[in-house]
Amino acid sequence: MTLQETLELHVKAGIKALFQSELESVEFQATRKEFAGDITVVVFPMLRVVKGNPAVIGEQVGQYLLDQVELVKGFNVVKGFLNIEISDSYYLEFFQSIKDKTNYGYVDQKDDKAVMVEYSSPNTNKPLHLGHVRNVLLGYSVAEILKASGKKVYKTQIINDRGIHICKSMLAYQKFGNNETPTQEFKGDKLVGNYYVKFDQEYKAEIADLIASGKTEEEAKKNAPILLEAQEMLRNWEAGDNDVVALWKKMNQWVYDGFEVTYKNIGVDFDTYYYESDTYLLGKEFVAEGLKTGVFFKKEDGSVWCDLTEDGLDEKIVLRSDGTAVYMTQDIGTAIQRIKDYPDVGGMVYTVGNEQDYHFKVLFLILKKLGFDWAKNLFHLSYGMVDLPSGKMKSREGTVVDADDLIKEMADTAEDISKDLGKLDDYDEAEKQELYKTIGLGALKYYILKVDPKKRILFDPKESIDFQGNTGPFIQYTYARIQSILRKADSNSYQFDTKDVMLHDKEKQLIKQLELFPEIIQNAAEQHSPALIANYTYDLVKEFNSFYQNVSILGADTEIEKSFRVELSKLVSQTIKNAFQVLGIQVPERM
RNA sequence: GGUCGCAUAGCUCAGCUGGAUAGAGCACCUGCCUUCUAAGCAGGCGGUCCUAGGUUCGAAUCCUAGUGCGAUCACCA
Repeated sequence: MTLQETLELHVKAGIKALFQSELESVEFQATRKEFAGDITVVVFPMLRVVKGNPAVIGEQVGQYLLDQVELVKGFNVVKGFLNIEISDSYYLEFFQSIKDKTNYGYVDQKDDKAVMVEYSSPNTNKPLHLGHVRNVLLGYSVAEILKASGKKVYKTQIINDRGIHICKSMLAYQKFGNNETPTQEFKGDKLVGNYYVKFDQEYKAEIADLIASGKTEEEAKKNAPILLEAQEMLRNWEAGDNDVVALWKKMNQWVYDGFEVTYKNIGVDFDTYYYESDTYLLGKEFVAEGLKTGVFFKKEDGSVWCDLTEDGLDEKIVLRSDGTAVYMTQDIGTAIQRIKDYPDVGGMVYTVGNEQDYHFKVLFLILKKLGFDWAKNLFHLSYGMVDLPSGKMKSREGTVVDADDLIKEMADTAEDISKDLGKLDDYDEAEKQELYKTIGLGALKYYILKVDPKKRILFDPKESIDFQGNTGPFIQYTYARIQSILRKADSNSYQFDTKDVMLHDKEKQLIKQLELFPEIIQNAAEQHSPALIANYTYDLVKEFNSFYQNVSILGADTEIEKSFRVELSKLVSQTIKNAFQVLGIQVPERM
C-alpha cells in the first residue's frame, strides 16, 4: 500500500470519527517547499460533507492523524491545506524495499493481450530525414514504455513500397543511372533518393518546355513525357512485368539495406515488417465483404464508398472505379493481416504525423463497422511536424535534414565539447568515438522526446541542440558521475540498518522523487507520452545534483551514513538508467 | 467554409483528472573547482498563462464565443 492509500484510509476514518460523515475521496498533493511537511491534504473538498471552517477542520483531522497514525510525525494547517510531516522511518523502509531492484519501475508482463506498435513506415524512394527521426524515436519509446508497464509489445512498420512515387525514381534510374550501385559510403537509400530528385528536375524541365511551346500549365503537367512513362511503368508493375518487377525489387532492397544502417545508428529495431504490396489485396477482399454486408455501397461509376455522415464525417472512398486500391484499402488490409498473423494482439498504436488525423479517425471507424472487436483498441499516436526555420522539409527540393547527417553532426558536437573538457585522455580512440555517439544521440533523442508529441517542433540546425540544462547529456553526466562514485566506493562491502540512519533533507527529497517513478511509467504508458518520463528524469537528476553538491557522500561523518548515501546514489543511477532505457537513450560510465 | 490540434517569461518547454505566491532550462547578471567529474551547484533578472464571458469557495487547467498559427476535408500516399 502506498503512503497515499494509507493516509486516505485514516483521513476517511478520522472524518467519520470526528464528524460522523462519509468521505468519498481525499485529495492529496505534494507539500510546497516553503511549508513544513511531506504531503498535503486539501481540506476544501471535504466541505461538501463536513460543514465548518476549513482551517479548523484541518486542525482536527491533523490532530487525529497525529494521534492515530504512527508514521505521522507532525502537521500544520495553512488556510485550507493540511500539511503532514511523515517520519523518516517510512522513507527509510521504503528505500530499503526498493534499493536492490535493478528493474525498479518496471512491471512484469501482466496482460495476455499484446499491443502492436507501428512506427517509421517510410516511402521507399528517399532516405530518412528529421521528420522520420521524430516518428521513430516516439514509436520506439512508446513501445518500450508499454513493455515496461507490463504489456507484451510487437514493434512493426508498414512499408509503402508501391505506387507512382516509387516508379519515378525507378524510371529516372533507368534513364540516367548508368548501372550505378550503392557502396559503403554511398548508401542505397541515398542513391535511390537522388534519382527521385532527378525525376522531379526532369519533369519540371519538360513542363517548362511544353509551356514554352504553347501548352497551358495544366496540360503540361499532365502530359510531360516522363510522367506518362512513369504511369506506364506503374501499369506494367501492376501487370507483373518481369523487368519492372526485377528493377523494383533491386532498388527497394537497396533502400531497405540503407534504412537498416540508419535504424541501427539511431538504435531502434522492429519485430516484424509489413509491405503494402502484400496487404492491399486482403484489403480489397474485405471491401468486397463489406459491400455484401452493407457497410459499404457502390456508386454508379463502380467506385466503392463508406457512408460516415451519421458519425459526423463525410463519405469515404475505399475502392476506385477501376477497381484498384486506395490508401484506405491497404490500411484495412494491413490491420486485419496483423491480427491474423498475431492472434494475441488486442490493440495497435499507429505512430503517424498529425496530418493524417482524419485518415485514422475514418480507418478506425470503418474497422469497427466491419465488426472487429479489437477496433476499439486502436490508437493514433499523432505528432506535430518538425519544421525548419526556412519552412517545411521537402525531399524533392532537397530541403531536408538527413537523418544520418544529423546523427553525425550531433556526435561531432559532443566530440568538440568533450575535447574542450579533456576528461577522457586515457580512453582509446574507439571508446571515445562510441561515447561521442552516445552523448550526441542522447542530446538529439532527449531534445525530441521531452516535448509533448502533439506540439510542432521548430528545428534550427544552426542553433543546434543544447548540451546543458534540461538535456540528455546533463542527465547522462549525472549518471556518469554516480558511476564514478560507485567505482571508488566499492559499495558491495557496505552494510547498514535503516534504523540507524538520520535522514538528511536532501536525501528525503530524493527518496520521495524515486517513489514516484513506477507511477510515472504507468501514466506514460496510458498517455503514450515519453515526455512524462523525460521530465520526471530531469527532476530526479536535478534533485540528485543538489544532494551531491550539498552533501558529501564518500566523506560522510559515519560509515553508516556513507553506506546509505552510496546505496541511495546507486538507486538513483539505476532509476536514471531504467528511465532512459525506455526513451531509447544510453547512459555512459564516464564522460 | 466544416472539422481537428496548438497558444504559458526574450527563446525552448513543464504544469496530472480544477487548489496555496504559475515552474524549469537557454540567454543576461552575481558567487562557488588544493575534498566524491564545474556538461555541475547556489542566487538574481524576467509573466495581462492569446482575448472576452461563464461555472466554482477556488480557473493556466473545465464550458461558450472570438483571435492567431498549423493540419485536414482527393478515384495522392
